[in-house]
Amino acid sequence: MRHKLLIILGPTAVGKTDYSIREALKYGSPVISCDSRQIYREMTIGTAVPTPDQLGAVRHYFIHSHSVSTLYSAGRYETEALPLVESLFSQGHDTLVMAGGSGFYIDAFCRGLDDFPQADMELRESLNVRLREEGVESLRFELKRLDPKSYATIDIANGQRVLRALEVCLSTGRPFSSFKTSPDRKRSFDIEKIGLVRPREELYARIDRRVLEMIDAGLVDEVRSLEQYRHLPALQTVGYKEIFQYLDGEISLDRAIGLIQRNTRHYAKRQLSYWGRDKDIRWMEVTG
RNA sequence: GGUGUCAUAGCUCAGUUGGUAGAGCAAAGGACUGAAAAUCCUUGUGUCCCUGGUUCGAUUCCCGGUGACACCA
Repeated sequence: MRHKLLIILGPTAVGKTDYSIREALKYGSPVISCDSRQIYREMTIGTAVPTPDQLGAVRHYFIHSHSVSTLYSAGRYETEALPLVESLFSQGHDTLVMAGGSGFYIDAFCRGLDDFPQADMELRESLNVRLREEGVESLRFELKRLDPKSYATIDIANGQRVLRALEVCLSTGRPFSSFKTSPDRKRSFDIEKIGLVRPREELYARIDRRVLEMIDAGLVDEVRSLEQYRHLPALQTVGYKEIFQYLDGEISLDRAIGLIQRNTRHYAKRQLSYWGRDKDIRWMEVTG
């Protein structure tokens, strides 16, 4: 019989951690986390990683496993998580539990990404400078020339997307679109996705409460300790950006808290929107 | 008690020289191939506080009421 990977997903603060630990205990499985921020070992409070008790109850992978100074990505997650899952299955697990809120990472894992060459950080930086100083139009214009197909299909209002496409064109000498073959790679195991949901109001109330708990737990000190990393992508994170603004004296602590709550709500909505088109997800309302 | 100002979207307010109204924020919807907790796009009908009057027509002007605020007693 084929092995089964159970993926527990859902918006932030819906209750994935508790649920996934219960499922993991049921199947004698570890929890393979799929969270683009909990992966960083320097971030704890603001990313709501499982508590020490929870981490002690079940073995977790991809929690605090990498440093914020490594440039992590969905592609890298695919290349690291897939061998791990295959090896765990070969060690005798029938069912494994994966849990997380990073939809793009989950897709990268389930379906695979195309093979793009390694990104050139210097090139990206110089393109970022151009994006800031000259605006998207400049990058867009060049992309239109180098890769009309991408220009016609990607969101050209989105500077980050245009930059990425252009970066691949420039560093490889080939159009970005020529790498996209949508492999939809086959996996050697079955995948079952369970999406946890709650009534919107309840979810938002949980978010608001959790942000206050993070503050009580010392979020401000945690953010202060990460000052040296604040320019890194890992720190472009709800809960950290706003506290940096507070520490800079730009906004009050109350204002920062309010912004974190709002931005987390926006984030939860984006997650729900991302999964909206995934017909493989079985949605389950949780309560309590 | 008196006088004045105000009452418009969930909030803060703008506006209609009388022809039933629009910004910011909040909120909602969406996109997504190595930054994804990132990045980007779209969406504004609401007893214009209530009653009555003037008017072809009142959210707008007038009388009265209610509430809030300010000042005077």
